[in-house]
Amino acid sequence: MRSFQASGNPVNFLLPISGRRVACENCPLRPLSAFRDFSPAELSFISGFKTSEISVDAGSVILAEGSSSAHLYTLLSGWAFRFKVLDDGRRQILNYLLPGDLVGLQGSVIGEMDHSVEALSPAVLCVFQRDRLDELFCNHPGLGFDVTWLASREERMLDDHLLSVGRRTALERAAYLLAFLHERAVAVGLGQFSGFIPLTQQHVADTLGLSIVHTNKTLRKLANRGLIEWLGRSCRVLDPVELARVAGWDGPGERLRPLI
Amino acid sequence: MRSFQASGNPVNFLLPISGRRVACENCPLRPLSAFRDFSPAELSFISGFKTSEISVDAGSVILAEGSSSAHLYTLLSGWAFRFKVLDDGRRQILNYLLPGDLVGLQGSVIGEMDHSVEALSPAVLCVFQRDRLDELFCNHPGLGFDVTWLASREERMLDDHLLSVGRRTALERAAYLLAFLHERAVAVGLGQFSGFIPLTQQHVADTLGLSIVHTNKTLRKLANRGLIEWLGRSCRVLDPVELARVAGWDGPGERLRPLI
DNA sequence: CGATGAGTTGATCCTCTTCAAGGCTCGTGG
DNA sequence: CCACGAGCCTTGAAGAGGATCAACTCATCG
Repeated sequence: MRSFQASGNPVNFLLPISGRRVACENCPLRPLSAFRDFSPAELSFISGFKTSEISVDAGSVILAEGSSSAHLYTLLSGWAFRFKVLDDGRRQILNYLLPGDLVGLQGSVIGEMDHSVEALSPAVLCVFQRDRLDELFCNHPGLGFDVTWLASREERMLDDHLLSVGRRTALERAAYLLAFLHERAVAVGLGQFSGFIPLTQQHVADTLGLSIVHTNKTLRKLANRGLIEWLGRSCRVLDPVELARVAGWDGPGERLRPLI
Repeated sequence: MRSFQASGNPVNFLLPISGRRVACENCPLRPLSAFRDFSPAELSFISGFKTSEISVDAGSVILAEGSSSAHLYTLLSGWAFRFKVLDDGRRQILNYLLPGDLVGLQGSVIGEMDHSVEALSPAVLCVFQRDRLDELFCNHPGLGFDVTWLASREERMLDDHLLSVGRRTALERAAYLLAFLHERAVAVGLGQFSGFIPLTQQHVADTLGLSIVHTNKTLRKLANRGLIEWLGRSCRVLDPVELARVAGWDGPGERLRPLI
């Protein structure tokens, strides 16, 4: 038997604060080198596509499995994660969401969410009307292609995770995960500022398919080797190159990507 | 340590037999209840989009990791699977491909394949020109949306697999996999004909993240309970409902899907 | 025919789970 | 102010699920 413990905390509920609204033209993410440029027409469509913004606290459920939200989101700032749970509480984290990532695309395209999304840190999301997605595909085929591109990118990350959980050892898995998250954080400029990945060892355990105890011991090994540093509720990556080497991971080969 | 054995056989290479060509209008898959109807305009575009057909033997590599194929495929008949391997030969099967599934979309959209695809049985594929994908998005936004839909569907299946490999026990995993494959086969009419899923226990092991020995013992338990029957190089599912119950799996909730 | 691949089974070992306990920090309330 | 509980991290000990090693059967095939 494996980790039947009810992982995950009692969660807060969504707290839609419609605060200040950043115009897409001034989006702080857009200048980042990770994202491709858009035509003025595309940009203005996206700007109109966005209806509002919401801010959520760490631990808030942004989308719940089984719901069919009327919205599609883009994470503007903060960290979140996608997960599924079995009946008895076993939780599997599927992937992490960082600024620039679409949230809830599966639900928007197919109809109903089959996983949940929870904020890992305080986060801000751009809100889009799901039913205007058709319009996006019809009037801006380039953006339609971009949405497919982003879906393929997610698929690619899941392929990597599956390889990891299925075939890597505990140490390799942990090294892979932290190298992966570090890489993604750096790509969107989060690495520079804080250098901290905001998660608990329970999150790591539920991502790697390990028990919390073994996760702890495994992370300790990485820390003892000087590759990471663990600081209550967050992790600092000290040697991403060596982590990737331990994991036998090539890196994501990330290219310029679209931002919707 | 876990299964470092070099799993996977010496593989045949792609053998493009440009045999008879089925017109898309007469596609044998189209009448199946699993697939949605298309407008005449869409159908005629798809028909022109298709350049040829190829037939491959079981064990042929259809797409190799690292390559950037000029083609995108749809599986017309037969079974295939997507997989990745680590440097030392550990292999992880990511998902299975059945008739109607797109093959190589990731590569077509992002550029380079980061996984391989191998035929599990003799198979026939429809060949599309990758560089005409833009045209599809521009001239037939509905089809563009469909491509995104299919990408989301793949993502959803991967989510399920990840939950399985990460958090289910060996018995649950095996039960889930066979219920899943059975369900998919039935949906495209393969279940009726043969009722056999064409794979070896090594494939099952590489899908579930288990060793071949333990996979064998686990499958035996399912067989002893009368849920499946194993017959060299293939498996017959006897009780899909009970399998799903053992796995704690709800089923895919598959809806009408597009066929490109 | 040997050879090769697939499936099977038992014995042994070890990675990882489970159980248990204790420390640390922080927020809350007396 | 301190007491208290709740998370979170940590560590040791015991047990089990699954890996590894080894051997054997049974088909298929040149």
